[in-house]
Amino acid sequence: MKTLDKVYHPAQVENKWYDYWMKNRLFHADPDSEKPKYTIMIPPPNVTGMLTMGHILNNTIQDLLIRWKKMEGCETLWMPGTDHAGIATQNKVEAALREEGLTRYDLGREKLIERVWQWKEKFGGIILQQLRKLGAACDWERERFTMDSGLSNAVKEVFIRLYEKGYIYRGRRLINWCPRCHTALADEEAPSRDINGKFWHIKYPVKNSGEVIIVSTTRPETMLGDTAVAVHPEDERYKKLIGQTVILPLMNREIPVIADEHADPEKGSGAVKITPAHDFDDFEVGERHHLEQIQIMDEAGVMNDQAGPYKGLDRFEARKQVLNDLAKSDFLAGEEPRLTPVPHCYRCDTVVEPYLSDQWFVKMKPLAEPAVHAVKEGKIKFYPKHWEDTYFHWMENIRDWCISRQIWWGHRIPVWTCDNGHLNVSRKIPTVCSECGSTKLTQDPDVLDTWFSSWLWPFSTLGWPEEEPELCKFFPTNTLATGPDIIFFWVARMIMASLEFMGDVPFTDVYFNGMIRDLSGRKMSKSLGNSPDPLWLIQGADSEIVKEFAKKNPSYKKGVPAYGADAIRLTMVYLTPLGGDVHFDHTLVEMGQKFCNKLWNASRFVLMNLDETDKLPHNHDLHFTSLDITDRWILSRLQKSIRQVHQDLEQFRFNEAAHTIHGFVWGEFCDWYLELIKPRLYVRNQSEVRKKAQSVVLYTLERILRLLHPFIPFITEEVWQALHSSENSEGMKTIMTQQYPVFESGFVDDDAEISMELLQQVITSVRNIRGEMNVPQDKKASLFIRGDAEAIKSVDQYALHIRRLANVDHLETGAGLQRPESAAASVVKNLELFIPLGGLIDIDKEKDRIQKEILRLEGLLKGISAKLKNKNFIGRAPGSVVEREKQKEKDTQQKLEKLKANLAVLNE
RNA sequence: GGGCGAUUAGCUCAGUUGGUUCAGAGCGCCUGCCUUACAAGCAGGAAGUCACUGGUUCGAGUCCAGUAUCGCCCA
Repeated sequence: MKTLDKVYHPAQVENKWYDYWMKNRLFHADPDSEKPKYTIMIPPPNVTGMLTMGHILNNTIQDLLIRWKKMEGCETLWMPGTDHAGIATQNKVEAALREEGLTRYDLGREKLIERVWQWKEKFGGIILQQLRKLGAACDWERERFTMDSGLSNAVKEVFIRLYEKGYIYRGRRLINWCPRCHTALADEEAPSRDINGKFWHIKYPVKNSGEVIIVSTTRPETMLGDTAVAVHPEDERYKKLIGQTVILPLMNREIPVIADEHADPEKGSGAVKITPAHDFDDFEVGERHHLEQIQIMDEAGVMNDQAGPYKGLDRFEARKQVLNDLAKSDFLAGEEPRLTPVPHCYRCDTVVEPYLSDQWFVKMKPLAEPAVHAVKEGKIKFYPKHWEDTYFHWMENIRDWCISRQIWWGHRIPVWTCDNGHLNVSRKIPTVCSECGSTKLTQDPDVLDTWFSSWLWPFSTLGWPEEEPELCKFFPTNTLATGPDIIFFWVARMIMASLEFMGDVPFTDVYFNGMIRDLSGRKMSKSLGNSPDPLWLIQGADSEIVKEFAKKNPSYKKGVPAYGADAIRLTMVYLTPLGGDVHFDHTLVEMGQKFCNKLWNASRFVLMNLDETDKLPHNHDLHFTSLDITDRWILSRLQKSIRQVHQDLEQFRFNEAAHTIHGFVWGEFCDWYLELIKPRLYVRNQSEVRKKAQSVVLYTLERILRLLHPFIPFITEEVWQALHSSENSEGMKTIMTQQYPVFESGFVDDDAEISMELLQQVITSVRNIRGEMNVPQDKKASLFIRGDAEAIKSVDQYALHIRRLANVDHLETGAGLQRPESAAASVVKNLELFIPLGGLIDIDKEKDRIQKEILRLEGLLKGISAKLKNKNFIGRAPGSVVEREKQKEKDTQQKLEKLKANLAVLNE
């Protein structure tokens, strides 16, 4: 038998087994398999991405599910890959170009794209390499990238089908524009952040009258593009002004006063300036009243010809200047501070402008409807369920999706325009215009939103639109594990796309994991610099490496020990309830580390006590005619743990499953069972006694390893292999493909559990007295136990265990036992325990100890009695509950009597 | 302004269908132990008015309403 080191060193184990699994292609999914399939699609990280703690949680959960389902006998596919992250990736490459003093325009489109591919080959997908360190059982042979030819083909196909269905259209509309990235953004890509801004009030003089109308704005520079002032049609204050003209200050342009319900009489003065080309609400007002759309800035946010004297000024500079000039000419009526939501680019954090331009849109309403139904009908379930509300709310108020981006890296829009302005939407590059026959065709310069490829991920990765065997076998997928922050970006859109193109849901369960925060509750993010590199935690990092990070995160000052991948996985899972957030610090990982070490040493102990001739598999029949009661107990507890873990996993309650196993392994298997069997293992001459203990302990440990494998794959493989090292089996061995433990009701043994509970309580009670009364560890105690014949019989069978585990040398039991003198006492069930302490006893201390217990029980009894005296309780509570209370009352009374009697003895 | 979530021990978090000692775990803390699997350990202990106020109920950490604080999303 193989022996193990005294301390578990993850570094010596993890890479070895990962290579082994890879070499044997254990992660590879076979579409021809007869087994039922289980599929997970990884949420494709950005190709620019680096591993964060959020990824650790998310991917641990996916790996756990995949490994569990594989052991349950499924043909599992975990599809990995990355998305091309159009804007982010192009930004990265452009930044590199800037270092060389170049812009993308110097290179031109084709050369830039070449550079991006070069960058991708060199730096892209680091995150997938990092995931291997976590143990991820991804099918790497199938790794996908959204710019692969297959996936690009799917994107093109989808665009054309939607266009032909009339769901994709081109329009000149206001969109969110990033003046730094020079591209349109979808609504979701321009999240708002509250900014401490100001609300300026501006006087607009009414033509041919001494009056002024006051309008208010948070963006005064947009006034340059005003084409009306709106008031509410029912607003008495302004009724007479409707139809009149005001003079736009600074520009001296005449603009009408119009009546529109968009003007809210309660807000500000009740009159509102209308800038159709620079505000979403105003755009709609403009459409209703056929107002001119005056664009005052260009795509870089710089004022253009239409801005008159402000031409050439950046938008924020223009704001200052406009305010200055308004003040100078006495048009400014005041200002007040105001918290204003301002949209920012999700890629570069620049303030986003509403910008009028030609863009491509997807009509979302017809796609959303079936997607809402699929969730309402339960074809897709969300965990936790409350995310369904967020989903419905968004879907029911869905707006058209702007899918064109004015960048170069991405899927080119498959539309060509001829010199007569005819649109040609085509799968192949067209040579002549289908309408006029012109040969002068130019392709639309824009590319598609990256999410326009990601929403196809569940089937494009499997070969769609081709009918690949992979697609037939593994679609629809089973579980999606992701963060709630991309519920709109990705989850909702995948549901829509799958229903539209596959006629089926993309997955049946969606698990939303929580957010990882730092100790002060802030979300871990790159910009805050509060997320450690997970590889530090896996492989260790000295104080020099983490120096920068530790400046803001002091708990990292001394560096980070190599906790190992298993420790992190277990800790993350253990800490995170269904959908809950975690306040994370690296020291929490000690929990997982300690557990791994405990498991390691328990395994080491078992291995040390097996014989050279022991071979696995033993068949583990446990064919002994009579098992020891401690054996029956641990087997019963094991079965109940197995049953519980199954229930927990099926409900996505991974933390509960981790708690269950942790409690069983540490609190029952190690703390009690291993201690209880030591005497049997050490008896060399009674081979049958020893054999029995060896078999049961091996049986239990082997199942513990299998139960734990999806949580901590590396250490369980290492130990499992050690247990099987003397086995001469043909071919490859691995725990990965062993069956996940199945609940076997035949081993459930409530009698043994009740009996063992008594033993545990007796031992704990003696230890308690020893501790409280300061009996030194090395001093053995005498123990006298009094109780009725049956209870004594039960205790007697455990005499050996009581002596050993309670450190007792002299044990006497009996129904009519005399209470020894100068003894500490306690009551366990209906047993009285006495420990004579002779000169050691501190009478006052012992009195205190008993008195405290009496007080506690009296409080309990009072509560029970009050309940039982309550007629309503007797009348309305279920009989079983009432019975239980009565029994409890009786037991408590008896216990109290015994304790009081003992106290009386001490008082004599 | 609208919606969703959270508030339990010094810290990080459990607590599923209202009912058994249900007030828990790990870390930290206190006491005693280097007992031949493990000091990354063992044994024992202290520690919480379950945010607040009402309500429903025989019974509320758990269900309902309101309040406070914090967080997220939307406008």
